[in-house]
Amino acid sequence: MSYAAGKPVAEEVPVPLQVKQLAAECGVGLDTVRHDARLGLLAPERHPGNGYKLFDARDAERLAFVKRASPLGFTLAEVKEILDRSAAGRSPCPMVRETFGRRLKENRARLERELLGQRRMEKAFADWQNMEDGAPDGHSVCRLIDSVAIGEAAPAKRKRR
Amino acid sequence: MSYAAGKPVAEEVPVPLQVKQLAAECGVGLDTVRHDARLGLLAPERHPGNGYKLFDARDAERLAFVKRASPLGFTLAEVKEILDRSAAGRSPCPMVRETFGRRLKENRARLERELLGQRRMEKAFADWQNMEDGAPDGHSVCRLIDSVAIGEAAPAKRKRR
DNA sequence: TACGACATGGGTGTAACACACAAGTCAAGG
DNA sequence: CCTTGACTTGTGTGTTACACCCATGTCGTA
Repeated sequence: MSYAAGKPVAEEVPVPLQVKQLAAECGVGLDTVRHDARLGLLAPERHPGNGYKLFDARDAERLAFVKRASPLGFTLAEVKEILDRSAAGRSPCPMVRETFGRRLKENRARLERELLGQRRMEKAFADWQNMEDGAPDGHSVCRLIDSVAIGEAAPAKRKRR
Repeated sequence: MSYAAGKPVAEEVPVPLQVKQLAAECGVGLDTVRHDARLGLLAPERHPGNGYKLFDARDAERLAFVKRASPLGFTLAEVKEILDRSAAGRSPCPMVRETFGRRLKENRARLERELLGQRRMEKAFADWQNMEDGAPDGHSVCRLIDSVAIGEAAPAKRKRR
């Protein structure tokens, strides 16, 4: 608990990680690590002799952040921007705030749309358990498909996007 | 309102749609229509003379279904399977039921994960409005990023996927 | 007949990897 | 010392669901 436990925390040598180790650490594939490195999201040192990538704890943090941000609709390019600015010390936060806010909004909208669709499909699926399989009658593609179609506002004419 | 309004609904000639019209009808891009047609999701007739694709109302239904299914995690290949089987009249429903059920489950799990992440990000974003921008101190990438990281179980060692 | 607006196929680009390649590097064992 | 196996390197292709651009061909109207 106290920092007086053993020796004066003798210079915590930061053992560098290789690709496979970092990947394992963060629960991602090898290619993901290499890919992120290629895009500059990770900028590992290089072993002078053999050119091997040498990652440190900060790379692990960065990768972890990427892993959280990317399924939320942030592109790797955006994440790179964020991380780069912050690493450069040029107060990244205003920019980050902006991007973050925008993306969060978009993403919430997307999630809500998808959730709506999901619920509709689930309902149709449940209702559908009560129908016999019934050979399609040539008009309806399949009763399930029909039942999914029901419950939507008449498509009429949508525009854009 | 009544079907006795005008004439006896004289043989509703099914005017075929061209690419652009179908696209407009369903609110998608031209390339989407062409793409789906190439993959066999849509199998339009062809004008004998000029080879133009001629879509009908059933193509429109199919496309509409694709549009509902694909954002829910169904691949176009799966949707094609479903539609093809159903069109072939070989009671598609057992297979559809199976695929549908599986995909719905997977998709619900995904949506829930994403929603969790979304909420975490939103919370962090809200909290973060109260922090000053503060130049990063070299350790933390950015306070926001830190705050997003907080609230997660210690990463320790995850495996797989 | 010439025009613009449509169509055709084909090709390339995108995101975020996954998979496969030949080749180099390293620690351990016979 | 040399081979073996597990690692690394870069490069290259495949994937999904399109978007964009291209040269060409066709259609209806002025």
